[in-house]
Amino acid sequence: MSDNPPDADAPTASDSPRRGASLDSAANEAIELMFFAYRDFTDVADRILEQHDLGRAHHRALYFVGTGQDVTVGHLLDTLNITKQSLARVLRRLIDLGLVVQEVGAVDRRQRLLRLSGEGDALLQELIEAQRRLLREAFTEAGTERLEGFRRVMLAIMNEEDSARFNRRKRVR
Amino acid sequence: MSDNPPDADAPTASDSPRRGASLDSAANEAIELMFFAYRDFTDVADRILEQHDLGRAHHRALYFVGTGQDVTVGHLLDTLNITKQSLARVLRRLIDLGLVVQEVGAVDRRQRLLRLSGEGDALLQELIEAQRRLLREAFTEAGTERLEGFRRVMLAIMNEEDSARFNRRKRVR
DNA sequence: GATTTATGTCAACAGTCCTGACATATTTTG
DNA sequence: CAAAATATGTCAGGACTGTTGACATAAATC
Repeated sequence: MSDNPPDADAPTASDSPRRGASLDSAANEAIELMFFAYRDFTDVADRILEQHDLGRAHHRALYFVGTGQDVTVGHLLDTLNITKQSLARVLRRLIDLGLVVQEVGAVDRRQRLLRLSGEGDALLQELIEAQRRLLREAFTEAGTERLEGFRRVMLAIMNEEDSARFNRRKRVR
Repeated sequence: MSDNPPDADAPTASDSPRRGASLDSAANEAIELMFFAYRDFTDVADRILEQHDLGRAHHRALYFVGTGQDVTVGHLLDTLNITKQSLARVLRRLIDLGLVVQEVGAVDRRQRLLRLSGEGDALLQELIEAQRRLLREAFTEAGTERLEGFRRVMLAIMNEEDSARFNRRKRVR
């Protein structure tokens, strides 16, 4: 591409060519960081799920049912971005296993309010603790003063819809 | 080092009395950051892949073939952590589409050295650029001084095998 | 020459996601 | 109140990605 002298002046302005180039190489590196870190992050949960013959889809449903309030089927569809059919299959299994229970909504009786049974919550806590431990150890290893950088970048990677949802969830809990 | 965030929301201090507790709540938050950020990160590539009727598995194979040197089938199996059969299906498709080409290894003629065709490289560059753009913008939005925190934490999340592989790849390129 | 290694392939099965259509109960609206 | 909209459930059928296990071939190695 159109380059500038290698020993050009200092990166003064916000968009000097040098700065862009280093951002690019950092982004290239980050593509792989995202891949490997996410894989290892999900692996610790997958190992537990295996023992219960459950998959990631069940994990996600369990998670959002367990960490939300008055979660309905519609809320889950919104959060997970999947189709009714995909969710139905997963939810059916969780209900049949007794991990999730349904109640008819008090205000709107068309709704099915979802919550975890004791057993469901126990499993969810086990899953959360496994991932929390990995992250806790990672924070310690990286130095906790670096946590804020991690948070901010991850938040910025999220699209607006998701960061809005994220902040909404955070407020609620 | 860096300016303070306008909205002072985060306990960046290194030592608070409830250090363990705050690490736990940071980890709880990070579980969701991982979920949403990764989803949106992969979405930008998925949109491009859709247009070519390819899936994520093709993306991963394309990526590691295109960014490695003298990549063999065995290397890919190692990197992707999937079975021969899963890879074979994906690779077959990419080869039939003319995106990946095979050559008999010069030193070991049992090996099949994989590389991208011009067309394959064009697609890969399109995919990489889409994710790079997202990350570049995220880094800028978060403040580039936070990049190092992000890097270190992500590296620490990775297991040893993957961080070793990661550093090996980095050295090679 | 026998064994190991790198690769390819066949068969069969599971999990997750999708689309589109249709049914039911309930709430909202004109 | 009747009609429309909403929340949920379900059926049929298809796609992709992952798995296991078995078997085949060519080339390298012991």
